[in-house]
Amino acid sequence: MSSQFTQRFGYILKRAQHALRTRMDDELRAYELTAPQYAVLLTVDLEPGISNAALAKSAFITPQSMQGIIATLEKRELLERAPDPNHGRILMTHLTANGQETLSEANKAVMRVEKLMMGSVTKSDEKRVSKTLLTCIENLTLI
Amino acid sequence: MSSQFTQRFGYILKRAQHALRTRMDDELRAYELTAPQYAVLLTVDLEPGISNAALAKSAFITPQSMQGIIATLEKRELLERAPDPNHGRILMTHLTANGQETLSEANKAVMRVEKLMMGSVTKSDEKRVSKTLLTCIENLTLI
DNA sequence: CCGATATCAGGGGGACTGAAATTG
DNA sequence: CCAATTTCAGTCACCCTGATATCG
Repeated sequence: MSSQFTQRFGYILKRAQHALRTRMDDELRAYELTAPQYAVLLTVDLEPGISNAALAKSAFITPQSMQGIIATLEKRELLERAPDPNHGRILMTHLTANGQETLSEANKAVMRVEKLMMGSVTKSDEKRVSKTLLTCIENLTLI
Repeated sequence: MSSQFTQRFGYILKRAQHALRTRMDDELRAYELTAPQYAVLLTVDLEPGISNAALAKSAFITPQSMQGIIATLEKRELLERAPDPNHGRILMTHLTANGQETLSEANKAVMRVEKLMMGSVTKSDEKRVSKTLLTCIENLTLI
């Protein structure tokens, strides 16, 4: 394979994300969760009562796409929704006890993956890379 | 949003890749190409005669998944396949003239995106980040 | 017989657009 | 009337597993 391709920054970025996603899927399979499903549970835990529309924004997808994910998690009784008392149309999302329990275990697994990934990377390096990646995000989302 | 979530390295990595993918999709839409389709055209261009199995390996997906992508590109006559004279079962993949032309234009667009992304990042920083990301990939794919 | 390759069949999670109903 | 939210319907690219056939 030509180096002019495999050494391109975008390609390396994609491979890193793919490797992380694959590992996370492997670990999360034990809890029958996909990475996007885990991210939703985590977000609901950090922002109890969040709406579907807000969840969609936090994940950078459409409300229709988020609804599919929520529907699955709702069927499995990992989260539940109830009308917002102040805004009739909005449905507030909360984790169930089962959802809390599942998220807690899944969190441990994901933390192990992140620790594995960053095991040989210094905190100083991690911060520098994070800063650069945030700059890249800004550059890409301008306008 | 709690910083303990949004500042996690995995989350930043995912956001960066998502921002890049979104921009690439925007640019590639003009040529009716998705990012995976572009990657295949690029790989075939760099390794003329490559097999479906090898293409799948290069993209870290199954041969069955790659076949779907190839089938689409073949229907659009961006690439074509012919039996390997030395190995009857293998089909060698080549770009058509149309495929060459499309890839050439798409390449310019993708290069513009990469330039936009890295515009304010020094070469030294880019190398350091690349090195760290490659370390992460190694850590994640051990065993 | 075995390994690599290609391919058919089926399925699924996750993303999109379009359109409609509800609410403030 | 309008904006935000939810939801239904349809579509699609992409990824998977399983099973089968072919070739060396």
